[in-house]
Amino acid sequence: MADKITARNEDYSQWYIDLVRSAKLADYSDVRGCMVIRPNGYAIWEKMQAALDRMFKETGHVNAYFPLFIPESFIAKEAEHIEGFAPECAVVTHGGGEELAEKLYVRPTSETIIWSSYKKWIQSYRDLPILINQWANVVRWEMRTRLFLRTTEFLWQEGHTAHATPEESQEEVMRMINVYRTFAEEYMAMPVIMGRKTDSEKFAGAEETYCIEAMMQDGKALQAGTSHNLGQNFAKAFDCQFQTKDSRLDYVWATSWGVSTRLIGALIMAHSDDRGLVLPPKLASRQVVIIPILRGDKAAVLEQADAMAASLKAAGIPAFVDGSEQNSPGWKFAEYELQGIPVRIEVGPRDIEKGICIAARRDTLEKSELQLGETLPRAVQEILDAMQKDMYQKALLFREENTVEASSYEEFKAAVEKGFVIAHWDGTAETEEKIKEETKATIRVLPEEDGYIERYRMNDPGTCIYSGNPAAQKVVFAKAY
RNA sequence: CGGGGUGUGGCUCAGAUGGUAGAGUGCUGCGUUCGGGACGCAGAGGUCGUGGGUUCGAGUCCCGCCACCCCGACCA
Repeated sequence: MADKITARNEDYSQWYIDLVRSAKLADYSDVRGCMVIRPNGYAIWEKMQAALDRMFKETGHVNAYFPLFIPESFIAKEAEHIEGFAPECAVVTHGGGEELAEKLYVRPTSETIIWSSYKKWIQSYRDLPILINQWANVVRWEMRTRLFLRTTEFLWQEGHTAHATPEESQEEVMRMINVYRTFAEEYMAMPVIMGRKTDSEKFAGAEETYCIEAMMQDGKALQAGTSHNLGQNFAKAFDCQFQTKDSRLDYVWATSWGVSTRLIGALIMAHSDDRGLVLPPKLASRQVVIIPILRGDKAAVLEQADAMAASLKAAGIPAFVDGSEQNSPGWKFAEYELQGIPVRIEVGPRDIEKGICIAARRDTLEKSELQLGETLPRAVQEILDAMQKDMYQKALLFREENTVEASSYEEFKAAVEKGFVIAHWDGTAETEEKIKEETKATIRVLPEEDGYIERYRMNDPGTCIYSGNPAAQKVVFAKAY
């Protein structure tokens, strides 16, 4: 037996680490808090990038690239921003053997360096909007790290847009959080709750932060993407004004939005099981593995396997054959389940005689017989499509089963250990802080989705779960990663 | 930064009262296997984190240092 994965119900976080390492998604590096993203993990990121990049471009954005280094004075320009980020920055003090006149921060996020450029590019409303995205790495000197979920250096994309009116920027903020929501649901097969953050959970320097929150299999919440309405904060900090259509002078309205390699962690924790990774087909770079059972006329079996792979590939289904004789079929079954290949096809002399093959889907482990021949690609595609849908439904059902409405604080404290809790909140930061201190649960999101709001009657007034004061609405509490 | 722990083949670990390093797994070769992580045989692989001390002799005892992990405060 190779690397054994700890069972989820035994030790969830150990399960996660075991899975990441044995599926060869990532490895620890020799640099504290930094990970190596291995080919299996990077392939997932590439699929995510491809889908997101297309969605960004479809919504009118273009890609660009800004420097890794940010002068200290830039970071300091926006008061909340420096307060939020300075303590967790890596700072370069020397270059070329000389001490630098001004320290350079390794970007923790790029608002400041980007706005220093935008100020040069924007004079008139005719220069707006600017809709730029960049794919980059950033560094945040976190105290504690976890593979994919929180590492010192991580990969992400950050969109930074500039607009002439607050209406337009708010529209952009919502457009992008909805792009993330669509991506999470349709590609990651991961249900999310879209909504606003409370003031204390907002991005440093934002007027309003919108997010998508997902539930992991241990009932904890994971913030999977954010979209910020920055108001005129950064434009004011960088003195970025423009002439409006009616010849007034105004500061530019800004947004920023991003998702990171953390999404890979989310994907793992949302779907995978004790055997290993479970990947939604749309994010699998290899969707089908064909395992020939090599006995009898080996050459004939291999030939059949190769022909099947060719027909699947011709139909646009990425398939490959593992015909190596080093490992037994049983070993291969286990290995590709560990790696999360969505569909496994077994084909041996017995099957060829009957004109069939055996297909096993990764999420349910169900096996079915498929006819060999020209109908095969369609049959496989049906399995892949069903899997993509079923994984979403399963995750949604799980979230619903682990969401409770609490009407007393006692009930709240018990429920928040297991999942999401919907409860009335009086709207004060004090209450939020007290609850966090006492239970470690935070307000994850003030939902903005009609379906979710109706389902849990989020806007019904009531009394605060903690203070007993009048509460205008309910919010979603959970412990979070 | 506080509290706890660990450093021994690639990995996981064992080495009792000090006597000159071992297992499982992985790796290499050959053969038999192959429908749920097969087996036999033969092999390669270790300055025991690091610096000092005690001793005839240190993986083991003493002191310093370093690194990493876990729990808390920070966070996508």
